[in-house]
Amino acid sequence: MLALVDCNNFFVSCERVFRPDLRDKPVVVLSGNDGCVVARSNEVKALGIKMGVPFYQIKREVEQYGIVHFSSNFALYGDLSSRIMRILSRYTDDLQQYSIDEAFLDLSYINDVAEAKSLCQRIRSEILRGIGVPVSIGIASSKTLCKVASHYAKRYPGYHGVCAIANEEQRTKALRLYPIDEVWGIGRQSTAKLRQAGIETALDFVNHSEVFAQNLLHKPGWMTWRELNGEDCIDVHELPEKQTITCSRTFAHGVTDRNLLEQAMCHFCANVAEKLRRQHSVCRQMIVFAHTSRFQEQQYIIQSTVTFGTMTANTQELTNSLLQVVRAQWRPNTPYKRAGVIVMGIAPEEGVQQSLFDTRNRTRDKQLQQAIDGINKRTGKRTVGFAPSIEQANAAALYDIGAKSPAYTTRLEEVMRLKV
DNA sequence: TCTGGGGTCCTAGGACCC
DNA sequence: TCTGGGGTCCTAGGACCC
Repeated sequence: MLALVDCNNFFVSCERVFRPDLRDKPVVVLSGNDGCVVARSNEVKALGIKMGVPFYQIKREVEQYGIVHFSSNFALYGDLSSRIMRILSRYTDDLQQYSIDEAFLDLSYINDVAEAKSLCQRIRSEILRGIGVPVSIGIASSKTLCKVASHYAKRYPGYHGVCAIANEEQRTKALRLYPIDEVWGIGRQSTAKLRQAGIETALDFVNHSEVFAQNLLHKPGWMTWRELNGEDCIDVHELPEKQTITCSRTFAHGVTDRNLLEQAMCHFCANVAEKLRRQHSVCRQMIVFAHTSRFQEQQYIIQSTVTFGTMTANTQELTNSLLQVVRAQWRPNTPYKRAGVIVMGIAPEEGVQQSLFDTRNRTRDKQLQQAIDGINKRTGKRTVGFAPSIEQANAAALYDIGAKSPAYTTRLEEVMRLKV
């Protein structure tokens, strides 16, 4: 028996924790530069506003219905998420976090469904009381069926947030009412193929043979078919080490100033290097890119993959390579709209093979890096940094973060004040 | 005018090996 | 005219997820 705990409208719910006045109001949370809608309250969903629409396209509805909007505040969402995960870990030995707002719990130590349901009700009210975020829970024998169950838990108040698919009759009924395009793992392309074959619901799909699923959708779709039939075969293993780490941003306006672009990109570099060090890893390669708007016909791209002779997580080394790329490929009067850094070929830092032709003093690099990390840990992020890392004044020039809520739970200066 | 960010897995095809 | 068979590894691109 597995359970999926899924936070309802997560980013919106996080904002509402500190803004209870918005509990019944239509609320959206936006992506970077207030570009797209990335989270919607139920009131907004009811208005037919879709996930991912550009914000400017719904200006009329915003005015008409008084929709409240927030710029995204990942410091807040990340912190509330880890508090929720900490609660969940008390209820199982095997917690598999799947995303910032979802986790699977192995409940195989429980033997009957009624008991599982009442446990999940307890989990739900503990999170609601302790954190303030409403969650829905689906119970079933496979992860995909848990997803289906949590979908019903979310939509029908009668379930009080917990729904189980525990026998054949419940499974058939649940799948009959479930549109194929909403199945976890079935995206746009697969939906088109399945519709072509006359499949409209999840039940239509499982009623076809295993071989059919395998031939039409190959391995991923075949796994989904088995999952819908109750077999737990998709592994959501917790990857302690990421295979790639990205930091990229779209700028509010095209950047033509080389210094400004370099500052922003050095900041990305420092970010990925910090993440690497936090998981005690080093990388073999780094992709550096910057390009003009993808919505313009004329596009210009800076892109290069740097390979390090000796694997590294050193901010200075990454930054030097980045600057070389940008300076070699930068073109004047070109409005760069989006830029980023990706590191790959990630491995544990122990036992790094040093290159025969290495010219750096690795021991000193490491000591310096540790000293800097130590200072920043004590006195705040980026108190000390390398090279042209971005200054506060320039962040305003690059990004639009007008409607961001305070970092209520992670910055002392932004903690909520109460009048006595 | 305005259009996000960060990931994973699978597959086909090329390069290369004996 | 005709040109093997069996592998591995890497990479780019597609599909999907939240």
